[in-house]
Amino acid sequence: MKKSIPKIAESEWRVMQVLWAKGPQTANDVVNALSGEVKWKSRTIKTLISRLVKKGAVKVTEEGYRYRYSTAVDESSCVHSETKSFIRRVYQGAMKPALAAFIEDADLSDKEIDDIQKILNQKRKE
Amino acid sequence: MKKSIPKIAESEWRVMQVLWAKGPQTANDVVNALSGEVKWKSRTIKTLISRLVKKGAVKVTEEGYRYRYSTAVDESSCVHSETKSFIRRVYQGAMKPALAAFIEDADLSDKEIDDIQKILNQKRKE
DNA sequence: ACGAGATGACTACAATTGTAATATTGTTAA
DNA sequence: TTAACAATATTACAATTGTAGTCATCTCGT
Repeated sequence: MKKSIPKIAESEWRVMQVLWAKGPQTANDVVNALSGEVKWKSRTIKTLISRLVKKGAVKVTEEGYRYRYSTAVDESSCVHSETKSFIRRVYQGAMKPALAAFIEDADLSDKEIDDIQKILNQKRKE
Repeated sequence: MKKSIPKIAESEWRVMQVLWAKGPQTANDVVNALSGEVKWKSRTIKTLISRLVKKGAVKVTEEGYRYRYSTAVDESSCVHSETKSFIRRVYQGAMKPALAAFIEDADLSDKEIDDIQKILNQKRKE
């Protein structure tokens, strides 16, 4: 039984990505990881973390007098769920037109195109 | 010079889609088109239309004592802009992984796969 | 043992969104 | 011409989001 994926807001995604990428860490680690990338005050990032905790997307472990944060939901599930909702919203659920539009739009190297062709062939064989 | 695309919220997309699909129409036409699909009160739909007008996504023409609404922004530009922001948010801008994930996930017929292969080949030749 | 600094908790506040209700005004059928 | 109705305009209100500030507390160096 899959746990339900909480809705993650735009800015919260940045935080989740740091946590997914680098495993459990303190609020400050997250702040550092994001500094340079975004212009948020550290307070803002702390707020985002708290909200994610409240939503159940992030869990905390006490460690001495500070907390260590880690994700409580799986990256691929979140990506998956966001993707589905995006396709439903913008393409009314029609996968193929969505893909076609993406590809038209994408700036892909020949090698990337090869890779994708391979994935497609794989798909066909099933 | 492209006009900037206003940010369209989830529910507003439904309204825009009706307007794109069926051209200029009255508020009531939109309500009818959406009834059955969504459970919103007609008031709600009117509100959504007004907001879209305020955002500049929809324009009005007076017609007698009522209005006729039509889109002021192009569907493909909106789709495009949403798609870009989605990929940035969820895939950190990396198109290829995004495509790969989409394809893994999609339920495509062999014919659809063919079509996409063709698009890819096209892309390669450029 | 105590004060400075780090950390987390609580609070703030406007904009956007979802979801409408009420008020006003124009139209038209009788 | 007036009452009923239809259409738009104005207002409502809570949840979420972006973006922090302030308050309380814990810890660690001196």
